Amino acid sequence: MLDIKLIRENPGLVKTGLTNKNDNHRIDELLELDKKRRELITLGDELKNQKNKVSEEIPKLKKAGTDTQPLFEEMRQLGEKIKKNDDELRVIEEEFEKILLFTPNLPHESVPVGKSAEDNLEVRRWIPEGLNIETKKEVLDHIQLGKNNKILDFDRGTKITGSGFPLYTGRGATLERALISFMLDFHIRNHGYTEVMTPFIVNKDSMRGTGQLPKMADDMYFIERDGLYLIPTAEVPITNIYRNETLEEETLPVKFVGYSPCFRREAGSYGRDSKGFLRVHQFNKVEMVKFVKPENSYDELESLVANAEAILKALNVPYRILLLCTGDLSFSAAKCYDIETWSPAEHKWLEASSCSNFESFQARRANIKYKAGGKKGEFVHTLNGSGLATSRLMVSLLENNQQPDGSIVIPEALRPYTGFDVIEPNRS
RNA sequence: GGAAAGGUGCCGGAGUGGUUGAACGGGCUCGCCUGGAAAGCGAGUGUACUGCGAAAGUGGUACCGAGGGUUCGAAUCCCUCCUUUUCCGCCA
Repeated sequence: MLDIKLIRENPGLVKTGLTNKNDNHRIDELLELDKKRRELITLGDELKNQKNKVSEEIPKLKKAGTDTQPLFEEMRQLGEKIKKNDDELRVIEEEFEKILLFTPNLPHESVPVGKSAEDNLEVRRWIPEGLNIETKKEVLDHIQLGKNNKILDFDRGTKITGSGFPLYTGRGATLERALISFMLDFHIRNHGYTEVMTPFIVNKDSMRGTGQLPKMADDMYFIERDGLYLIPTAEVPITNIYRNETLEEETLPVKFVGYSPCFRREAGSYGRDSKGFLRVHQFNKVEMVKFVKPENSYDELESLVANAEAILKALNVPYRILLLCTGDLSFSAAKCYDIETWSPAEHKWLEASSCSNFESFQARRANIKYKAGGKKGEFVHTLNGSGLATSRLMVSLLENNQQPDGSIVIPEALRPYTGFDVIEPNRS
């Protein structure tokens, strides 16, 4: 949520930022409602003040034996006026609130202005020594590899649930579990994160806190009976750990890492990239979340990206880093780097991580503050990044490590976790 | 799922319709005292919105789990929901 004071004081700046984010903003409408809202608040407060004053007098008058009946009548009328005013205010505030909740975050000044993904900026790439991704090689894709090695069974996943719900079997399931454990341990031991294991189903307040609601409601699985949502990312429960709380300054930065399955309906994208792992409704992800002081948040974003990169280097997976342009930024983000891993079979880059700084956008929605000594509380800045999503990572991992004989070599770093160093066809 | 009892400020804990933003105690902050400290004494100690002000500040409104209602007036009465504890049932 944007600060209404900022919008009031710099409407031009806000509008430009939103336009760059491809948002059809309603700032003028919002400001008008804000004005009306404040008028009604002032009027209502005056009426209530009058009411309180008289209420205070009544017991005194009663004691003095004065007849208070005429006052009661007057007060009843005043009460009706107040009610009418409050009703009017409620309508205005609901609309005001709604527009504000649908208004995305502003892009940071360091974000390149652009319309779409094509305007994203590649800031660096890392290719393992000896690997050449330019020349197209004849390789099997992850679906074929999964089948041949009996480690991925998309057909049966579809039977069990529906398309986009993968089934891992044998060494495939073990590899998936190993990846998750490896990544968690890596961040805990090398990057100073504290592990959390959260609920995977959350309430509306949590979804609103991180910005999924109200705008992205259609993209989420909703349990009608309980009014609860399946999480699309661990960002939601982890960030909401501190919803409605004030942290002590010296505890910052707080760095959490947690595993969760992620559930996404992917409404409106049927048929696009639908093959195998490229776009699924359920996948696994290790997520990093930070709560930091505002003045540090952009340094923290850089280190967040570096933390995710370290995993890929350790696994010897080729990747590149994109700085998203204003038009491709997500709703809540002020600045975001995507990490894409290389798929030789698709001969293209696949998004495996998104690392974002939300500044105070989520903190304001979720009411997360920090306090220094006796000073007034301020909103923290929140960040999060995948470190990483296993599905797309698995594609790169399998395809890049396949051998001419059809087997797949497990990267050195993962072997303590898998307990085997190769996956071969004809064994389960 | 059934039954009962609770949810008050940083913490403990009063308060069952009328100067209660909230007694009392603890904590914390500042001051006095001291060579220093403890003890003691004095003062202060929430958040949000909104008006005025350049600011310090100051006026108002709201907030005693959340949301409604009754009343001239609600922390106090009524309704709904959430949550905690205990007991019963069920169960990994």
